[in-house]
Amino acid sequence: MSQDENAGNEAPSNFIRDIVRDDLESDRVGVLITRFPPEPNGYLHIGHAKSICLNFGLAKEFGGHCNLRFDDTNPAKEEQEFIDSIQQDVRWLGFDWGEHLYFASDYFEQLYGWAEHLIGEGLAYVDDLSAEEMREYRGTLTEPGKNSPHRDRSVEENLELFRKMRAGTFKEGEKVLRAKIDMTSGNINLRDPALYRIIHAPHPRTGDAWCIYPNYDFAHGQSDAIEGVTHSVCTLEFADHRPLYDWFIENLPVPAQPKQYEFSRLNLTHTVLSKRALIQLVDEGHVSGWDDPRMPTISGLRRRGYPAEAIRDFCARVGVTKQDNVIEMALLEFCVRELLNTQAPRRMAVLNPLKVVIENYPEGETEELQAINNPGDETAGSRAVPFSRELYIERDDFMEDPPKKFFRLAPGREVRLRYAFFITCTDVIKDDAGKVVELRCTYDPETRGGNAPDGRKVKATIHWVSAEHAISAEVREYEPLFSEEEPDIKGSLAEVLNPDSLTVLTDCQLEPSLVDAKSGEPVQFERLGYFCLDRDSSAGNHIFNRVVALRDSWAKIKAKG
RNA sequence: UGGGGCGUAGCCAAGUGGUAAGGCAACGGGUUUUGAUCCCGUGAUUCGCAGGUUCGAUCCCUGCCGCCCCAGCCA
Repeated sequence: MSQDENAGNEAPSNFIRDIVRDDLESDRVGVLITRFPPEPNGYLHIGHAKSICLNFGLAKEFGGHCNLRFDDTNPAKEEQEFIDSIQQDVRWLGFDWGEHLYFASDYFEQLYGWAEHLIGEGLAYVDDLSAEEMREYRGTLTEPGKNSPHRDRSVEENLELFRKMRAGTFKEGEKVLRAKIDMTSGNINLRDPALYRIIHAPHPRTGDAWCIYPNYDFAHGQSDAIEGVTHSVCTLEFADHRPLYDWFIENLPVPAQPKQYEFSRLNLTHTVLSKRALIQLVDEGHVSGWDDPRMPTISGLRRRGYPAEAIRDFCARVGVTKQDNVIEMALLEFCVRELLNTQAPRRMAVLNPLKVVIENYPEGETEELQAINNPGDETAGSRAVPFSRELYIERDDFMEDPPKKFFRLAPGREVRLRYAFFITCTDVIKDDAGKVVELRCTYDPETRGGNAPDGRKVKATIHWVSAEHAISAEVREYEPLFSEEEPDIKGSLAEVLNPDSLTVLTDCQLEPSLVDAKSGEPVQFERLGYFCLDRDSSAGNHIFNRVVALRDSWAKIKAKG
């Protein structure tokens, strides 16, 4: 492989990578340790993929390692199903955390000890204020908050109350442990943030061992420190939390001093990436589940047929900055096409069949023609495709009264059947309603393989399948879930969803070699797009997902009129 | 009106004192047994705006404008 070929696989640089390199070169950091810290309350999506690629990518590039750590501090929302799916998705994306699988819940005892330490230092207190009262005391964006009446309890009293919280003496919401920082801070996160709350719910991993749980701010940075994370990379909305992150690191006897860095999260046109909206799509039944092929989840993209490599390439191309961004879906689709063009074997499939009878072809006869598996890859070889008197072609490849720029089949016109023969349309058969139901054609036996000995040319090559040999299948075509580039999901989803995001075609005719199709191995249906066997398939019932359509310049010409 | 972050082409994104990389999209043209792929070509007198410093500013200074995030006992 040449250096040029290699170069394309390297992620471009970015400001976080620069920081890491500087820290390593200056010896401020010995070994790079990053982490990907999902909360197991949903499935991973393409936005997480960006973070995964960044964190695992940095670790790999600089010879460090990346931890997979579940931020499982809220048993009210978290489930084992998500813990499992997240691991599967990260692995599928091509990353390996090795021995470094961690859970914030593994640190609960240590975290609890540090909470007592803070109390002992006079830096935390138990508050009796209700959630509503706390909100009132907190002030607003422009007005400072005021101290809770319980802010100055003694260390002894706080310790006793906190221990009772742990012991289960109180009901949910009755007490909360707060940091004692500054109720007048311009940064609302510093206005005595809650550290521990009471939740009487079983935890997926710790069961009923605890009824108080640390919140994100009290768990995250300390977990980083415990694991020796050197660069804690998160998204922009946590920048306001950094002073708090640092405050805990400074005021607790933690074993390391991790640093937090923020980058802007990924946004994609024609879809949503907020966990809330994704959950809503699933719960309200707008999609079939988390892995519906229209979903921007990793599991949805995987089922759709998007290769992990294409997703990684996409993440490398979008860059890492602090600018708000909305990436066009076209870029993701480009990455998929670019990869699949080199990898996907070509096959012929007719999605909207129109019957063609070759009148001068002997009845009952069959012959095999050689079709190339990938014109861009000689090593992909070729395969035999059966040909006979009755065929199916794509309905769109015939027009009875074609416009000037339409090159495909029309009455009296000759076109090439890919890898087969030239045929000429001699007659059009319609039903009572006037719909074309069959074409009568003649073929030129001299053009076997697709070339005319006399050198005559045709302006179009169309795909086909032999009616007798074809296997029928269902094909699901997908369009964006949302009609608008940036859907407004404040209101009801139903109003902004694309009603045509799924089209099911039930009478598709595929060339026989497709009986061996496997899910996870996309093929190109020539002239149409890339398709992948869906897991809903069973023996004798083939169901294909359209991964992405081929670029279609004819559609553009047609649209222009 | 508080705090934080950000403004370079339709969408991303380099460059950060020496005269605007690259990718996607779009649009032309060539090749083609996929109207695919591939190849070639076309974009910013200008870097949110206005001043200032400088021989010279996207880059430094000042002011202004715009967008995003924060008032969960969510993460």
